[in-house]
Amino acid sequence: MKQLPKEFNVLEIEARWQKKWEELGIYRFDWKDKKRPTFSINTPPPYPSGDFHMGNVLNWTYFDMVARYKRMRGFNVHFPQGWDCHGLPTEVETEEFYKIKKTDVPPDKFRKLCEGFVNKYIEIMKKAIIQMGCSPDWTTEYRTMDPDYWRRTQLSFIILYKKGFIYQGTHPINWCPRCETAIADAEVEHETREGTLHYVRFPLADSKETLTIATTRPELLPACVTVAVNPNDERYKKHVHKQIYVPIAERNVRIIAEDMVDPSFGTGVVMICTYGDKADVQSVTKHHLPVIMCITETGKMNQNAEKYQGLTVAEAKKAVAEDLRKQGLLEKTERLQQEVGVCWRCGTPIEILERKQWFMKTRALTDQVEKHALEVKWYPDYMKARLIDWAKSLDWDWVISRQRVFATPIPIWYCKKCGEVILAEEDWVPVDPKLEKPRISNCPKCGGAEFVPEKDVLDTWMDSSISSAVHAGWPDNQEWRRLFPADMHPSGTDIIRTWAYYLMVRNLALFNEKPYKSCLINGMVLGNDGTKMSKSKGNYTAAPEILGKFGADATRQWAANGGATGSDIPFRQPDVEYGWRFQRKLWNAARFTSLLLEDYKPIKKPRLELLDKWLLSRLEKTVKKVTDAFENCQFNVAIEETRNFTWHEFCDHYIEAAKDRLYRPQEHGAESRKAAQYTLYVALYKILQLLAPVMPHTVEEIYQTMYADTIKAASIHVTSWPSCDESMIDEDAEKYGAITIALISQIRREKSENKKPLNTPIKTLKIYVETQETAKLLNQAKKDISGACKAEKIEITTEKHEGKEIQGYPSIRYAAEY
RNA sequence: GGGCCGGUAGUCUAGUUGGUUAGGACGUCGCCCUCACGCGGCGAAGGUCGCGGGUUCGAAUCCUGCCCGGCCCA
Repeated sequence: MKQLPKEFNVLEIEARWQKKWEELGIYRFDWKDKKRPTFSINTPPPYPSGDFHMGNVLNWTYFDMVARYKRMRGFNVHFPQGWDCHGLPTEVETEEFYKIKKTDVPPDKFRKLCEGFVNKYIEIMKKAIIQMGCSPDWTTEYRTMDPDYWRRTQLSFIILYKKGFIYQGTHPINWCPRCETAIADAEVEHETREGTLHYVRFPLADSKETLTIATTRPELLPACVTVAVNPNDERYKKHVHKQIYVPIAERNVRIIAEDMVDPSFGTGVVMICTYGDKADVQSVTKHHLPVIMCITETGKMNQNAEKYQGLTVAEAKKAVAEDLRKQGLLEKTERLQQEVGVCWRCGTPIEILERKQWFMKTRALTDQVEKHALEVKWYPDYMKARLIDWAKSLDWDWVISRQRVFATPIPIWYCKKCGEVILAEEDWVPVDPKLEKPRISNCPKCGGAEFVPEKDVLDTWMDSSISSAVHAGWPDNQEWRRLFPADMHPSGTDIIRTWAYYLMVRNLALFNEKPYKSCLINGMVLGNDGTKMSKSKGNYTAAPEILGKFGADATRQWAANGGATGSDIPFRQPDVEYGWRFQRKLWNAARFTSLLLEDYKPIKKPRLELLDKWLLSRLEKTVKKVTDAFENCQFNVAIEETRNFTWHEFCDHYIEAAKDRLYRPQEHGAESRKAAQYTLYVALYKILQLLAPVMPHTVEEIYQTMYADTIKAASIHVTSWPSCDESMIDEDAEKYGAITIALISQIRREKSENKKPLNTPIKTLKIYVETQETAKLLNQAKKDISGACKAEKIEITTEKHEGKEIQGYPSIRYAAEY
């Protein structure tokens, strides 16, 4: 056996194996192999932001461990790799960098500028993924901005359209006036901001009385369609159904009773405008109220606001308040902390506008989503509630059109003459209607020969929500069903409501099938202040910094052991350092083994001694526990079991006790040494295998030096996962091995308490036991005890029961003569 | 306000189908240059398991109320 060097250069080792693994191609999926079962991972295509953060590290470590574990379990693992390129952040960055607006240049030119940023960022992030030691099949790499990908997105749109899941409609939608685009519910964030609550007097139509309403949005008075009170509010019951005069708008509206009105907010009288918030939308639907839009797509007042037309919302707010004050209708104002819906990308408060948009009929599938979500295996189980609760809480269908540029074009034209919708045929895609004409000469409805393109594009989630089908090869690869549904869908808790949901609803609509069989959830990474790590909060640690300092294997140990799967994981550098020290310990233990096994040739099992049997029995139990843990995605359990077994049972106890047998065969016999060598050889190999999914580089380096010559596999990562060898489980050996370890510890403790160096020789060590059987079994460990305790002579006797007690074993006593 | 999760030594965390002295790591303190490792070893101190009530022979674990924190959402 080759000897392991003393030097252990983690970063050099990691880089070397990353390169070698790619050359060997050991992570390729094999389409020709029909024997091994397949295991497909729906790898999240990262958004190329240029930042690979600790959250990515956590997420990627999780499913890379699964991929590595499954390969060793004999699966033909499909671990694809793509990039989710389209999106608002890149557009915003492009606009800011080139100091232009998206409309200043032709759409295809703007697209090219965006692609430049994306390609630059992909390179950075790709490096980080490789540096982490992840094992995707790089031959599968794709970018959603490539025509070959958006061809598939467009095809899925066409199929859904034909199946009746897509419709165009005028509905209230969330609108960002800065980005000038519709955004989905999932893209609206909520922040607490300070606003002003205006108390405005509305005169009652049939009397001299006034009612005072409280509103934060007086600029919406022109869009006020009713005034509402709570039906149980005794103060206002008598006014319900009466007419009331709306100032500024200068018209009467009817007062309605509405349960949603909170009598304790303001005066208990509120105005309903189209639209101030989502509650207004609900009231309008429920009470069949008219809709008056008074805000434009750029956040200015329109002609319905009459004299305020052209003002921004903020300007109109001031102007209206001032006019009310002049008319004596503004009773008072007060400051108020309120929740505001803002654009996820730019933080601008959103408006609710009515505009023609494309929708996908998602709510019709909610029952199906729930049914299939319950069939999915969730790690951890309770996370399925997040998907189901979200699906059930949705008020609106999914708005899939966006008024942006850098995204998949909607494959639609309109007949210029009659407005008929012309849907692209399935064999026309990929197609950009802005650049190409439909491949028909006349409108099928009116015969018109001119067409106008749909300029809107698709929501980015329309790209990524077909990922598991695209990964499997849909629609081109005839065998795509082999890999679909994906066996595992990895997801952060934050994107269950988006990615996991959209995948589910979209694939049920497309294929009548769920997109994934299991869902592996990772929590958020928390900074040292206990809140989610983010650059703006100053609790941020960059992943490349940690990877470059401690290496991937240490960082991966942090991710694996940070906490229970699905829970939020605090990032603490000491945890990474602990991982690094463990690697050191393992390296040194392996080095010790390689030095002592220099002359060792693999042999069949020799006659084992008590501690050999003890260690191998403990090893098999560890194999069983770790296997169960990986099967259940309990990575923290898997790594902790293995680390503890390695560090304490293997290193501290077994190696320490077996040293004497290994160093002095002349004293203890050649066979005794062989037994210890055999035990070291077998145990270390299985330890390396158990650690392979978590710390792939370190174990590979040790394997290649010490085991590759005899095991003959190209990499430890293609060896078979150890199965639990029940024949090695030996309860007696475990019991008496534990007693031996306790006795050795007891003597060390005694020496420590008496300030004696640990290597102080003991002239005679007497061990008093109660039965002959115990004496016989403990006798097997005599060599180990004498070596570890430096006892020159050991007597094990049942004759008298005296001496000092061994902690935890009152029936066994000992006396040491120095 | 809603959904979900959590509150265990100075810090982080395991353990919850109820059952011997609540496991581990970091940190702290003391000791040991034992021929793989001082990036190590041996040992020690440190816990009313958020608070109140209940079920039980027995509760960190089950029920209930409250307080606090987190993530996601309204």
